[in-house]
Amino acid sequence: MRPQLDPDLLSTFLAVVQGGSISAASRAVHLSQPAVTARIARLEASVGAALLVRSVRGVTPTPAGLRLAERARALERLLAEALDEVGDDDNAVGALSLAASTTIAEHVLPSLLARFRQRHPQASIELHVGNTHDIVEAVRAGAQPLGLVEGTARAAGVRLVPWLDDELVAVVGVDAPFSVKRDSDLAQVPILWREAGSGTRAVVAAALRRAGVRTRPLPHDPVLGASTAIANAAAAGLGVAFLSRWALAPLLASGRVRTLSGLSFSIRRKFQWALPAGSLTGAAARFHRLAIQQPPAPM
Amino acid sequence: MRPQLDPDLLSTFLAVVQGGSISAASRAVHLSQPAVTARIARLEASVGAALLVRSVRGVTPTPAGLRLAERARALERLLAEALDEVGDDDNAVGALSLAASTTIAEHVLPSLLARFRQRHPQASIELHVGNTHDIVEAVRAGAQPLGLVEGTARAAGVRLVPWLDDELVAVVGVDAPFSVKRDSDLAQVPILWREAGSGTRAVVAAALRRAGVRTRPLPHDPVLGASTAIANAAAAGLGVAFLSRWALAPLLASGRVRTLSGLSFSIRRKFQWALPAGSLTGAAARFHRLAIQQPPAPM
DNA sequence: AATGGGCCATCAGTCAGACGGATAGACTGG
DNA sequence: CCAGTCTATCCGTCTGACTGATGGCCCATT
Repeated sequence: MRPQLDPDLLSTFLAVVQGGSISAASRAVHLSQPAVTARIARLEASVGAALLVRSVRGVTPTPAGLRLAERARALERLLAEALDEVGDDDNAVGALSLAASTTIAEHVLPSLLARFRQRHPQASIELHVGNTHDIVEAVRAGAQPLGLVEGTARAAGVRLVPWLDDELVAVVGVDAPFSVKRDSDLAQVPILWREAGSGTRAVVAAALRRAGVRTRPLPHDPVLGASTAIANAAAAGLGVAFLSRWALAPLLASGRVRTLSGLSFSIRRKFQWALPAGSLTGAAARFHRLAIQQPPAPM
Repeated sequence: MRPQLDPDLLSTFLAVVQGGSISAASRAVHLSQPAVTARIARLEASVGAALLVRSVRGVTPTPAGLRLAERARALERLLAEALDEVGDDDNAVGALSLAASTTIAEHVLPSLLARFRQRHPQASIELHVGNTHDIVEAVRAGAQPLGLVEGTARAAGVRLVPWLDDELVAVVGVDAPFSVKRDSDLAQVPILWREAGSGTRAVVAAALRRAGVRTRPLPHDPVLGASTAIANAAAAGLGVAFLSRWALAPLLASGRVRTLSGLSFSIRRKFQWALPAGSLTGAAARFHRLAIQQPPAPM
């Protein structure tokens, strides 16, 4: 039991109010719908009043719910302030070490790391790049305090917490010597694969399989180790690359590649935190909080 | 994991800062010492900074800890305000029903119920008086949403949460025809017992046994059903009564009884909430919160 | 009218993690 | 030097929060 007002419940409630439905909020906060339902129920129990009017087409806040939402916003701001303020002039943050997959390390983290550096100029930053499997393993073993991965590699003692949504977009060089108008055309062109063990590779392979595309025998496809290498290969007309939306903007801006628009399927995935059992500490906790509070946006 | 700042951890932290030691705080907040140690560790992990300087003679807050304590006090106040405010003008609080042991019902609850009535003038109040065992059972069965008991009667699905400290004080009528100067004298005088099933009775019996007092055969002692009846019997010189400190003040003020000072032992116990599994709802939640926020004081 | 789809509630099963009790280790005051 | 006090750690237990599956309800579309 939790007689106090739980900030987690409050922020979930705010997401529900903003989204207008429990289901929408559940997607926004990366929880299952029953979990959000239960959280709202807990919150209502702890304030002792109904907060939402349920209907078949979503929910609307009661007057009490509106008042609470108002307060909750103020409280959230205060909590966040309290959290930053404590220890901010204690610049013994020391060393930040984290592990991330190549796509994330190349295209998502730089702006975040810059913000972190700005806030903690003294801290050293060490970024380990690896594939999903290795990163999860490193977190599990305690070798890394924090990981960021793409795929879904389960491991006991490591929690995967969704963070950002991503989409893999098929691109080819603007003057590639082949055309892809239908899904089935993919069977005729080389696909630029990531290396074995890559989360991206697994996701792409699964999507192609689901779409019924008989991929060419893998040994004949080029296998490249990083998304930038793949992007360059695609630009050079070597084949079709599936690239994160986060890697796309500069490439498209350069005019060297174009996206394929004829495919019937889309490949969605999530960037996820790989968190060790227990709580984060020190610089890793700081960085994690920073990333959650102000998530970067693609483009 | 809980990336947000947890108010439970904050209030525990405040108790530690105020008490000057983890052990003292653990007694104040009714948790074990390892639990408080763990909570502080969790809080430090979530803010990413050391909050306390540990020493063998207690702990002192670090600068960061002092800043956090400052903030925490403000946050606690805001959270409490938000809790009250929501639904306070929604005076459909309806009916408050709760069960309490006789001592609590007679001597602790009245002031609380008055405060509750003041805040929710429309609400009906229903107070069921019973002994510890029956109350716990009623809460377990869902017949009562909330119970207040003295003894320790375990039951699956009911959590007992300590609330107030109490002490049972031995009193006799001012002109009782016997004197008790040592523990052993208790064997010579009638003891005014509560009924079987009473939490108080169990506690007194256990204390006397521990003190090595051979109590007289129970059938010869008067057995009275409520603390007021016992108090009146003691005042009339019928025997020794063990009365809650909460029941003592008006009696002593009346000059009809005096406390026994020659005993070597004291009988401490706690008043505890009997909470059903899950969360409290509605009026019971309101009342519980009110009681925790502003606990009554004896005298 | 019937049907499909979106939304909320409920249920069962799983698993992290919070707590309590016991104990070790560190230091202080008598 | 010993007793007492305080914190940290280990371990077993158990609560309770989440997921996934399912059911019921209502609206929109055909």
